[in-house]
Amino acid sequence: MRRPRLQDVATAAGVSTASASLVLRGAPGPGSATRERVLEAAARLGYRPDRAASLLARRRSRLIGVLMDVRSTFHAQLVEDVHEAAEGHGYDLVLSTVTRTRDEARAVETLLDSRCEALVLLGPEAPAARLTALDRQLPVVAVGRPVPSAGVDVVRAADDDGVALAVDHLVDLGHRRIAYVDGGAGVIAAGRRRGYQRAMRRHRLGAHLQVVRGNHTEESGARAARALFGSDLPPTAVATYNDHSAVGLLDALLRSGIDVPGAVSVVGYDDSPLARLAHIDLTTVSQDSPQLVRHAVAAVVERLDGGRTEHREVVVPPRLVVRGTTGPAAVEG
Amino acid sequence: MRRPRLQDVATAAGVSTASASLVLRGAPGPGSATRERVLEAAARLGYRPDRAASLLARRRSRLIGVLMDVRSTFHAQLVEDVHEAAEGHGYDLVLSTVTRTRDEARAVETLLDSRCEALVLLGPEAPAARLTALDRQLPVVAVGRPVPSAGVDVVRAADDDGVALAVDHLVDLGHRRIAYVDGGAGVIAAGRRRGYQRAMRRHRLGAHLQVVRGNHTEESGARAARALFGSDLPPTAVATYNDHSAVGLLDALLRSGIDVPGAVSVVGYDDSPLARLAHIDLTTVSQDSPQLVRHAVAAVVERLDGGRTEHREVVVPPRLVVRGTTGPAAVEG
DNA sequence: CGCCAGTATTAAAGCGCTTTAAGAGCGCTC
DNA sequence: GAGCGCTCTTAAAGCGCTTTAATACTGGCG
Repeated sequence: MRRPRLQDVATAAGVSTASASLVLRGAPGPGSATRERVLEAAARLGYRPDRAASLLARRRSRLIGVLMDVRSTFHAQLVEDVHEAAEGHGYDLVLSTVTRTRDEARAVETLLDSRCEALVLLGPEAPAARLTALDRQLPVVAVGRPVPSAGVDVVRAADDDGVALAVDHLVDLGHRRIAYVDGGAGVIAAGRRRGYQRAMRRHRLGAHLQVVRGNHTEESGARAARALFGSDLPPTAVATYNDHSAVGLLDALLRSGIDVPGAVSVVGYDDSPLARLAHIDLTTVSQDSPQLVRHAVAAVVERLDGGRTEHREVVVPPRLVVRGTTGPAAVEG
Repeated sequence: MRRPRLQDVATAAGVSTASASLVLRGAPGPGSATRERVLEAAARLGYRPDRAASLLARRRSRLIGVLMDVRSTFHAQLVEDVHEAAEGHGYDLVLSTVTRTRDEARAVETLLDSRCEALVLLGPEAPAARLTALDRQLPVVAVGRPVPSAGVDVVRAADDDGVALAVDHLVDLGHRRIAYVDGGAGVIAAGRRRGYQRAMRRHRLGAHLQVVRGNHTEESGARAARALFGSDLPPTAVATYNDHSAVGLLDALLRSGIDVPGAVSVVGYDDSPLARLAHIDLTTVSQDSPQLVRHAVAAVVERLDGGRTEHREVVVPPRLVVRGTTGPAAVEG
């Protein structure tokens, strides 16, 4: 009544375990008669190979470890796509998540102990040195976060270009006084801020540059709204560091009776599920998760199967998702 | 330069692999001198045990498989807590997620192949019969979903009581015309609807019973708003099937200039991150995920370590989270 | 009919760890 | 100093699978 083993299948089919193993993995060798008998026996017994055993016996595990934060909706999206991409290359995944009580180092250790051949780290927070050290053990690719001067592969979105897209879109719509709600310290926020500044100058709108302090929260968006729209000459459009900030801003505007997008246009960043909520319907910048993941998995596979050794950094262009919070600039009086 | 094995540690420490194994797992036996030497050698070599190998050799895997949907924020919360609870009992987790291209059956198979001793299924959608069949292979506990007439353990929130809490709260605030936006077909929606109806009757408000069709989306909440507040005698409070629906409703009210909670109070269900957004600040019913998880893990552990065989169903009382969308009923003219 | 090149099958040696039963060493007592 | 009960250590047998090298068959050819 215990779980059937390969031995049981082999016996039932009247062959050796070697043949049974070959058949069950679709390896060439066994003739069609053997094949059929084994398959039939396996099906009849309800045989399922034991992963631990085959992992141990196999020379290669064909396992990719994925570090994620289970709380992040963006990571959720990425994981979905990683599954698909990895399977396409014949790899399987081991998921390990960071939680309140389980830090990144712990989560990575679990992956290391699981015979992973490579690691895909979603938004890792470990210092670059630690990542570099890891990379000496096995191929590592960091997704979504720039890792300055490290050997690890990096796949990330061009954050500066993303905000530039937002600005371009607003300029196209006739806006000129375009403000930006900042995201605080951090490499990502810096990139986005820079993108805003450059884009404004490129459009010769340097005079209208206006960066409002902020962080990643809604609250920060709401504060920015008060700061921006309490002034004499408020902007006609606002780009924000992320969707949360944008949502806070939107709400504050709504409460003040300022029409969006009639009076003011708003653009977020991330294309989070929040932005897609019907009643928010936020124009935002998408990181193109499928593309990000395709590159990440490709990077891993090339190292493992293609023998690549040189470092690689892929920067994926972001995509503007136009929804309902942006519209033509009101004609000035 | 390859990864060190137990053998290497043992050799370096001048003992057998048996002793090394014992020491590294903190098992009793080895003397303190041996202990020290092994530990030192392991540290020096940077030894990490191979999970696949120890899993294979160990009689028990002490692994609990968790089925989840990586897209669900509720599941994310649960997984966090499961990690904690499982560790407390000396179990480790294997995560497997449902995605667009990876259905529940596939995800469960992965778990089965990973030597899990028991399964914790978060919101499983498989038919009861399938779950019962699974349960014959290993202990299974379904979380958050009632599984009628099956052998599997169930841990879920008392959905009817949850809505009743919402109604009680509204009645306390002086509301009498309390409507309910339904969640459509499904056992969960049925439970919540029943909770509403019973609570209203208990308060002798049967005459004000008003259930509006709906489903789990915001859109449905917005539609409900139009239906409810287009009538002559609109309710002064609305309870909804879930937070999404409530948010849709809130938005529609806001756009119509109906003040919340001044003119109308709204209660959601789930205490999703959505409800916690500062500008939504929705009064809602929480499923108390830590509690849910504690019971789920306890159920599993009792089966595995405690030898329990009889079926169990735990119903966890929900908790009302009062936020900003509920207030005293306006005094009627 | 003997020999060869296939092809189909299998015995056996691991993969890296755990665990058990047996062994080694040691300080006692009588 | 034999005998005993200790504690500490280890040899060896797996765990369930993969894989390699060797063996057993084919039939075809000279």
